[in-house]
Amino acid sequence: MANSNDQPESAIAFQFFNEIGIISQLATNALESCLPDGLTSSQFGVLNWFVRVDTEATPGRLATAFMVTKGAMTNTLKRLEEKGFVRVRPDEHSGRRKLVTITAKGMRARTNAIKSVDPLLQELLTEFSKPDFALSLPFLESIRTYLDERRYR
Amino acid sequence: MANSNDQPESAIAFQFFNEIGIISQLATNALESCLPDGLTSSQFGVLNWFVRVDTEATPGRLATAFMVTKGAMTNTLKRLEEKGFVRVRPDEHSGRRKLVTITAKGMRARTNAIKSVDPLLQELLTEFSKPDFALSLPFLESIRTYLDERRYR
DNA sequence: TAACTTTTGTTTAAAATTAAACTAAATTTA
DNA sequence: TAAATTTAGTTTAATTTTAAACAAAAGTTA
Repeated sequence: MANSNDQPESAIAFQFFNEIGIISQLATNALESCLPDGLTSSQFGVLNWFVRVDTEATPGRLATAFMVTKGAMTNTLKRLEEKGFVRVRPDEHSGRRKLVTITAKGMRARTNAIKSVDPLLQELLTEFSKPDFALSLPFLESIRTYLDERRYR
Repeated sequence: MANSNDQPESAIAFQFFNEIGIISQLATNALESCLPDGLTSSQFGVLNWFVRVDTEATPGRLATAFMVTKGAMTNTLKRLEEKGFVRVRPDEHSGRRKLVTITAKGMRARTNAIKSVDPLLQELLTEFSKPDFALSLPFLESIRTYLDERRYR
């Protein structure tokens, strides 16, 4: 439905998602520009997940968490394993599952990565205040939950 | 710098960008799940750009606008041209530039795409109000501008 | 003007991702 | 229990993207 301004009613929501997409890309670029150890943002995401969410996971659980295909996660885990940042071992209770854990070396790489990214965030926090972020988060979280519950794919 | 909670000071900003990334992915998936004519979100983005920003552009300008490499834009424009949605012609004033415009067929495809996406946005607007979005936009825009001015790559 | 530098777009090779096919194992059902 | 179905992870082929090399044209400079 269009209003008299030739703008669809939903234009504001569209603009919102447009900003979100641009910020996401700019932030990913900024992140990757300062990640050490040749880490990609996908790889860093997995390492960080082991600190923030759980100490152990199957490849399938990680694929779901990051909303990528199983094949993509197979690839990411292979890269992390080559670098010695994760260990992948068979699940003793199930012959088709595998269990992935972060290694001590992976933990150090993750800590290092956090340290490398922190200056960017610190600089950001001279321009924007923590309450700015805190105030915006509840709305973002509710949008994320809404989309997540529907999962149009 | 860590505080007594073993949470870096910048954790809230980090969480913000994490939410942004997840929403971006969910929204892109939702968008692509309902785009007609085999349009990808990149292709739709270009068509939409011609309505929202300018009626004509060089491939390079589009690559910059979408923060992708020139090669990626060459590819996207080739797909759009195959579908007859854009026209690419040489620039009369410069032998190395090309000029891209959207065709009438491309305009119809874009209108159609907007129509296909609108129900999702309408449903979203039953759960979230337009003022919700309007209130969140200024902060998002200022973050986008901040990152854009720095462009860490 | 001739030589250089920069700019614009394409091409190439490599990497990341997807969808689908596949293998093996576990689970369900008949 | 045997057969069928589902689940978990890998592999394959195709697509998208990137970075770098490239070609052609334009602009700069000496």
